[in-house]
Amino acid sequence: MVQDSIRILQAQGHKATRPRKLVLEILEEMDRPLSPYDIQGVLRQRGKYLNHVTIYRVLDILCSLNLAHKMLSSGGFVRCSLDMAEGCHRFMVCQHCGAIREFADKELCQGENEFARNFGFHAEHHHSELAGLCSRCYRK
Amino acid sequence: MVQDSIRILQAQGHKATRPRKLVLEILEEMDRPLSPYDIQGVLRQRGKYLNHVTIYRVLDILCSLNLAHKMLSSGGFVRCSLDMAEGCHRFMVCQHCGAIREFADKELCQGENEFARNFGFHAEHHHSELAGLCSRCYRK
DNA sequence: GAGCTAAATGCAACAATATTGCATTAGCTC
DNA sequence: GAGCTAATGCAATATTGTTGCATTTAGCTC
Ligand SMILES: [Mn+2]
Ligand SMILES: [Mn+2]
Ligand SMILES: [Zn+2]
Ligand SMILES: [Zn+2]
Repeated sequence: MVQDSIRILQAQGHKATRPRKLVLEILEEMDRPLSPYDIQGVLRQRGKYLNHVTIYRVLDILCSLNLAHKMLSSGGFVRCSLDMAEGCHRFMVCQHCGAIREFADKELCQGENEFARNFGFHAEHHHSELAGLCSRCYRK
Repeated sequence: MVQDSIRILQAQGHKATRPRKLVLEILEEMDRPLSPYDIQGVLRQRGKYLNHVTIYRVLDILCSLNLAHKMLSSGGFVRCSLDMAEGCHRFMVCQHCGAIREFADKELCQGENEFARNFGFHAEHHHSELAGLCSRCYRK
């Protein structure tokens, strides 16, 4: 829910502004990776306006609080669908329909961390995207 | 070695051209993620010139053959330091010095695949980047 | 080595994405 | 509601990525 995210924003000392609510609404509603300009376009269609710089800045904050994530393969942004503090968040990306599914698994993180440790590398967080086919697209 | 990559290119029906050799040389030598424009800049310093479109096209081919990879977090390109067909390639990225270390682990891939399968998702390949500190930077 | 041809390059123009500084506006606290 | 500070909008600019087309060149044939 957008309201929850807004509360988290405020708890961190950020203001509950119109642009922030609008961006959160769009991300929640569209449910696929959107670029800042995509978001601006959707809003424009609805007769609302936000400067793209503002959208970038909103997304920066949302990502810093893990309320949204930047998909690295596409550059688009999605709303986080998991609880914060569930460890690092991973994504399944359907190559056919573009659908995103977020998941988390502590064992995977642990496995990666251990592997890295053997190289003397101390991992702080992970970003992982699986490309493939979602169940619906696979059936074809 | 650059020569090895060139041979692979030719085996796939691509020509061994000057731009391709130059890009491979720079990637090998610099050993950190470089954007196409970075590569152009390094070459320019050495009195050589490549159009940026050419560099993009060379990198496209190298990536399609897994001779290079695009780092998703930074957008830069690195030369692949592993054998092809060793499974999917993962990266440790030092947040302090920017160093990249590539690795592969079949068990991690398998773990991710199984996890995804439980959601009905059929993964084809993975892209994974671990952010943290390399051994050298960690010691400080 | 000269000639041929498909592949690759360079160029120009453009599109998309991202950042900065500064004047103005609007949440929030009191 | 007034005041203060964070946030927004705007303008300008930087960076990154793409397309179509004319020209060049690598690799092949002779
Ligand atoms: Mn998340
Ligand atoms: Mn590799
Ligand atoms: Zn799908
Ligand atoms: Zn380091």
